[in-house]
Amino acid sequence: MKRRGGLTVGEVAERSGIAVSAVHFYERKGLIASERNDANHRRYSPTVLRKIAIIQVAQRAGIPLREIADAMDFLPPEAKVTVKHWEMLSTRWTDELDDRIARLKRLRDGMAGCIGCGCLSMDTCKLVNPDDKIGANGSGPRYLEDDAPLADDPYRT
Amino acid sequence: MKRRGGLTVGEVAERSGIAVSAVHFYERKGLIASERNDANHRRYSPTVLRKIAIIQVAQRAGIPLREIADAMDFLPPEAKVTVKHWEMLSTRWTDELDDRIARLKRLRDGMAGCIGCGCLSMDTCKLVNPDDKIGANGSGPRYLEDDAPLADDPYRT
DNA sequence: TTACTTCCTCAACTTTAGTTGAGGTCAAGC
DNA sequence: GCTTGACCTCAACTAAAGTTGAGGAAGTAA
Repeated sequence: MKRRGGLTVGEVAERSGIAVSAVHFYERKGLIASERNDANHRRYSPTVLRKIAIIQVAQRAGIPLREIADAMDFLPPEAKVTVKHWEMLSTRWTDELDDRIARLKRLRDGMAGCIGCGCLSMDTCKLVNPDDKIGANGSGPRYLEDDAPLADDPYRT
Repeated sequence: MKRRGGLTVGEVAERSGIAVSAVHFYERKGLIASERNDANHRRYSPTVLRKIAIIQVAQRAGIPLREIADAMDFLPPEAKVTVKHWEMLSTRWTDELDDRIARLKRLRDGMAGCIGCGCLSMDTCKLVNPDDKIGANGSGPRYLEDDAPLADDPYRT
């Protein structure tokens, strides 16, 4: 019952470098699909290898499986994944990636800039409370009564 | 029973912007410490705010709590966290951060470079199989029988 | 005195990304 | 005819980082 009708899970696992259980898992999550043979064994189209490669790249970019699934929903279930498809996915994800990189860079620079300072003020420290945080949500305490830098007053963080 | 003897959990939570349950959680995990008053209520030294700020920054850098705890183990439990301490932690974490940034950048460049290619070969694609992967582990299948780029052969991923 | 609020503990639940194990089927090799 | 290996399903477990809820104590306000 080996060949005829596509790749077995074992083959897919070995070729793609992931565990059989992970292949099952991706299928449950709708990221990949298979047919069944007479023995109820999964048979995968070779396309699945390309899809798993895409999943792995996206995961390394920090995209959660749920989003990867959404993004990949328009990929053909059986037919070859084309360069066109990959182009759409990868441009989408490079943007995401650029964001993550930019955020980490700001954090790194903030850390470097704060090394000598060490104020870590909840209110005034750029590092602790980056631009995207203050004023970003509408309600709740804002600790704005006094925004003079108080690097050495422990009571103001 | 309000003042006298340090900050209450509620105050710590509000000042630091995290939930009371998270303060409890950090304490269970050994990241912060408290004393108890007569009513068995937690009382925190103001230092705890600085520590929570550090925890949050480290988390944004992608450091898991377990490692943050390890790194912070040498911080004084009560006394003020000094600029010196912060210097040690932040230089340690900026290195980590630099690594993460570098990894993401390689991935981003790989993606950009692979947009027109779309080979995604498990064997030959720099994107799917970055330098740090091939030859990195000693045993198991390596798929090296034929390493010519086969961008259009679906059977080779 | 009653109600409200904050606090306490401990257990259970949540999400993400899987892994592990039990119990069972099926074809091949000796 | 039995064992081995690959496969099947389903349930339970893991780790991280918390959140939610039950059941109870203690201090404050009307």
